[in-house]
Amino acid sequence: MTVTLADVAAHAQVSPATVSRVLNGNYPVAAATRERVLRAVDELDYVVNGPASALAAATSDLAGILVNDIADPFFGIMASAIQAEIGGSGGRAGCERLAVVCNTGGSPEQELKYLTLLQRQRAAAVVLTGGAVTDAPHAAAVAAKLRKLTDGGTRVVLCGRPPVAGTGAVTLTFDNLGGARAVTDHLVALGHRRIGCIAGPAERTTTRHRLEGHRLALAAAGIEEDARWTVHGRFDRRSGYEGALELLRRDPSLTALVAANDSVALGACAALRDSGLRIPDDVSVTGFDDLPCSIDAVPALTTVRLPLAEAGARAGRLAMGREDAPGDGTASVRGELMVRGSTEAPRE
Amino acid sequence: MTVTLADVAAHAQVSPATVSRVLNGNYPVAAATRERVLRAVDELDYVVNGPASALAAATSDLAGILVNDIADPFFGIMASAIQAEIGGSGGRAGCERLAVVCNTGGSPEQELKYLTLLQRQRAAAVVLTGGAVTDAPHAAAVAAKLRKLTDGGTRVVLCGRPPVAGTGAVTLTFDNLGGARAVTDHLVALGHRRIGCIAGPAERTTTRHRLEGHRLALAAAGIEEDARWTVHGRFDRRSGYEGALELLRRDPSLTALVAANDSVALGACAALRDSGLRIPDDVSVTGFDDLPCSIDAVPALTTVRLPLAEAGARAGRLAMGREDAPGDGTASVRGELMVRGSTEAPRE
DNA sequence: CTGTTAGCGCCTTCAC
DNA sequence: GTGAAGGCGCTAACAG
Repeated sequence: MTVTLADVAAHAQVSPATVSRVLNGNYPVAAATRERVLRAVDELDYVVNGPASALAAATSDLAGILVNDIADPFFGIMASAIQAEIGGSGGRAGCERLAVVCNTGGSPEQELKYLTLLQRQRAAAVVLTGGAVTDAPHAAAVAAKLRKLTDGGTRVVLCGRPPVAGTGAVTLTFDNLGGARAVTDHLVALGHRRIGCIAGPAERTTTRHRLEGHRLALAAAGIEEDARWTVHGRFDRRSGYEGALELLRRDPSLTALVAANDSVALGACAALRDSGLRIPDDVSVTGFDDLPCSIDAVPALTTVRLPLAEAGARAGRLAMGREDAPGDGTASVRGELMVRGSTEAPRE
Repeated sequence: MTVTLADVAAHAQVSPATVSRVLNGNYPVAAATRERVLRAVDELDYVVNGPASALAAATSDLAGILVNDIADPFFGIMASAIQAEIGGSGGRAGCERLAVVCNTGGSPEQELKYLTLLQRQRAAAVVLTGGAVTDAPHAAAVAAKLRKLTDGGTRVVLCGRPPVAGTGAVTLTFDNLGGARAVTDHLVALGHRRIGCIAGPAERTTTRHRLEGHRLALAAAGIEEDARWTVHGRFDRRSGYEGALELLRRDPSLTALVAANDSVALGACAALRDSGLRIPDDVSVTGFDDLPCSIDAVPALTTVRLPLAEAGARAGRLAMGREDAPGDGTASVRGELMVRGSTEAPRE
């Protein structure tokens, strides 16, 4: 039936052990023998049995990347960079890693499920991307699972989420607070005093930190926040549309809208347009992340650029052990304010 | 060290076989025994060794989804739907499949590499999404690989690409030709006669079929195509920007631009705006796919809606054997013309 | 219903 | 530099 290593050995007239050695390249083998084996592999069209070798070697060549929403380019861009770095280790045909992305859909249960599945596969590395859920029991469950993974020899990297103490996970966190602070500082500097905020899901760290940055900026400017000025939603366009409508219903005098991310901001823009309001003349709008679509908005979105691809690449290298972890295991990645056409001083 | 099935058996005072049986649920076990085993699993915090069970059972619970560009929502949406259908088979904790997406970056070599990796893992199913490369040697290599996969018991599904004869792969192809035909028919009906086309990469089936549909529409209208009216690029915004500029340089009298997809169309819109041209007053623009972003364009994009999520879900079910394949193994998925603000009759 | 017995295909000491 | 032998952890017939 299916060709095994023993078949190759017979064909090449060597022992199975020798075939194994040339395939794994971790051992000296005479050049002539190697040639013969390689030829046999080719002729028989042999493909290693992954599970068998993983079992025997107690390690697998699988690496998992967890994302909250694979249809969102925010994650796609990171995942792409991570995968390129992990899978692209141009080596011999036998040495590649299977870098693989798993979509949790933002669900804590799915996240845990995938971590278990990856643990079961004895994955060599796991990268968790994007904001975490702050719900205490779940956070504890994830922390416990991460600890077990690292204990089992799996390298764990957190990319774009806060560090989790005591897990042995290397972390690249995004400076969401600083970025959000910069955005609102910018609006305040333009003269805005009544700023609505369309925040993300209340239970996610990303939302919390961005909201906190926003509030710090308001406080620094001596602006007292009105409870009506904040709504929560998801990280999608629709939430932006509905959020903008709701905020303007609550307080039509708002002169600016700070959105949880670019998709939300685009939704908000659509709502403003549909309400007959002009951007930025009537209302300024800001996004976050600087995804490709933010530049196609009319007017282009003022936002915070997060170096997603760079961060992903670095996370990938960390996961492969090809780059040393920062001293304390955690590094912060800063965003950069991109001022574009969607913000302007409020009218008189 | 790490807990094994034997440990659980000892703890529960049953044989390893029994533990295996309750974990896999494919065999009758007394309720009391099952309880005992489950408790032991819990107390010992046991996690199945995936490679070992895959080896013994000669099947794995891994399913792969290949995409050309994970940062492109076109693939993200499909992958999300596929993964939900494959991974979400809410069963007991032991029965889930690891649905996993692999990003080929559109590279034929990567595609083959991932297929080999998946073959090595003895994947239960593989779904290939998006257009294929028409390059003959590569197409043959992929066909051969697919045949080997199906021979080895892996279920193979093609989603959004043409069928590959003799491989045993079930296919869901997109009616790119029909969709493109409808778009250009629409423009022609509006009165356009000089229509530029920003096509995708020349070597991909998606590009070919869309181009063919476009040309059929032109031919049907008795419009003789000018060779200057077509440029090729990638499926991204930038290609759209540059393509639009190039086409207008070649022939400033064009009154409409047909783009390879929505991203390309958005890029073209940006180029037109930057050139001081109004959409659709000066130039009409059309996209393809109807991604979420297409509705945020100003004006909203006339495009062809492809039911990506539905197609993905169906592909996922086919991959799981939860839905019967169409009679001849191939089904065509049609797109729907969405007429929006970006197209209009040309000015006098 | 449950225990026993063989492997699944490969890696890895150990000898030669 | 190469072969021989044991075992990785689990499943799948068999018996009972």
